[in-house]
Amino acid sequence: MTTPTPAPTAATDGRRARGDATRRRVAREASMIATVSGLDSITVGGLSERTGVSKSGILTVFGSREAIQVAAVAEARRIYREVVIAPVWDQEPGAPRLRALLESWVDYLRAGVFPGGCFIAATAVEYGHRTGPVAEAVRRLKREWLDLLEADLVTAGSASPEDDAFRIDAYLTAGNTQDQLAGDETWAGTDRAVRLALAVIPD
Amino acid sequence: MTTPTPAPTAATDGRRARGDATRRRVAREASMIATVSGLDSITVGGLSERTGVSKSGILTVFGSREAIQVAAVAEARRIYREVVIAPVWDQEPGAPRLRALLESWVDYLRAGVFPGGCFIAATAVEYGHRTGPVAEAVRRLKREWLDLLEADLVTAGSASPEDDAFRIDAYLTAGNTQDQLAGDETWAGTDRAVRLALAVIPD
DNA sequence: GACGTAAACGACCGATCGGTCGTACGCTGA
DNA sequence: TCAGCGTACGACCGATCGGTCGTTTACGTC
Repeated sequence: MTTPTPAPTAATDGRRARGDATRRRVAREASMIATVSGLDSITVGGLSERTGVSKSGILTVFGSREAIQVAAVAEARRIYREVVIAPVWDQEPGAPRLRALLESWVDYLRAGVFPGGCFIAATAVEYGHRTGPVAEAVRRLKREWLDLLEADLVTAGSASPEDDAFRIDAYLTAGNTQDQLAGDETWAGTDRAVRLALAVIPD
Repeated sequence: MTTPTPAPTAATDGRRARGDATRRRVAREASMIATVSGLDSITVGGLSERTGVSKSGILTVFGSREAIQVAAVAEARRIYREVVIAPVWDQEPGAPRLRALLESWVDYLRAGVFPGGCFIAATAVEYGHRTGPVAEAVRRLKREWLDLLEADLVTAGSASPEDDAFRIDAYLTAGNTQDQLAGDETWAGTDRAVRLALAVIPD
C-alpha cells in the first residue's frame, strides 16, 4: 500500500493518482468477495456499499462489471505474488524454494489474506469452461501457478515435473476445499495437503 | 409459509404422479445448470425457459428457489449413483472395485452426463463456506464420496486410507478442473488423474 | 359421471441488477 | 489564475430477479 504504484497498466501520470487509488480499493474488495461467493457474485451495488464509493463512481472508473472482475483477478494475482511468492523468492531454486513455497502458501491461507481461502482454487472451477476476458485471466493465473511449480520441480530434479506439479496443486486445492467445507479452524485439510505435497518434492 | 412440501422422498401416492414428473424434470435441468454455472446461477426464469414449465408452475411444486437447489443436489446424487457407482457395485470390494470405480468415473465425465463436468467438484468449492440447507446437502454429498473411497481403501489394505482417499479425490478433482479449463476434448487432465489415482490403490 | 385436490398458469409485485446521463468537484499543467 | 480533464455523484432506466395471488386445468377417487 505504501509502494508508489508500479501499476502494470494504470498510467503513472500524476493526473490519475486519485482514480488509481479508488481502482485498487474496489478491485481489492472485489477479489475478497470472489473468494467467498465467486466472481459472478460481484455486484456494483455490493462494492459500493463495502467501499463507500457510489455505484456510478465505480462504473466511471471501471467502465463495466466485467472490467471489475478482470481487475479483481489482477489484484488477486498481485496480492498472491506479494504475500506468497515474494517472501520465498530469494531461496535457492529447486527443492528448498519449493518447500518454502508450501509453507508460505499455508501461512497465506491461515492469515486469512482472502476470507474465502485460496483465490485460484475458488475461481478456477467457477470460470473453468467459460469464455471471455475474465475466463482468460483466470486461466492465465492458474497456468502461471502450475508453471511456477513445474519450473522448480525441474530444477529439483523431478523425474516427471508435470505430474508432480499436478499432484502438488491437486493436494493444495483439495486441502483448501476441505477446510472450507469443514468450516472449522483446525486446518486439517491444508495440513494434510502440505504434508503430502512435501513428499512429492525430490530429495 | 404453508408450503405443501410434497415429501423429500418422492411420494408414490398416485395423486402426486404428475407433480413428481415435473419435479424431476426441473431438478434434473437445475443440476445440469449447476455444473456449468454453479448452483447460484440457477434461476426460476431460466428453468422455465429450458423446461417449458411456467415460473409459477415451478414454484408451486418446489416452494422456493432454495428448494430447487436442494433438489438439484439430490438429483445429481441420484444420477451419480446410477451412472458411476451402480455399474461397478457388484465388483469385489477393495482394490478391484476401486479400480473399476475410477474407470466408471472417467467414463461418466467423457459421456458428458453433466455438461460442466463433475457435479461434486463444481459445487463443493462454490458452497464450501456457506451455511443453510443447500450447503449442507453439498457437504453431505462430498463426505459420502470420500467415505466410499475410504471404505474400499480399508478393504484393499491401505496403510493410511484417509490420506489415500484424500489423494484420489484430489487427483480426480484437479483433473476435472484442468479439462474444464483447457476446454479441449483430449481429457488429458482426467487421464493423468486416473493414472495417478491407480498408483495410490494398494496391490 | 360428479367431486376434490394437486398442478399449472398468467398477471403482477417490490427489490435489485448493470448501465447511462447530466452535473459538480478538484487536481494539474500552462 | 484559469482552462481542461479525470473523478465522483445522484437520479434514473429497462430488464430480470424471487415470490404471491386468484383462477383454471387435469387427474384420481368415489
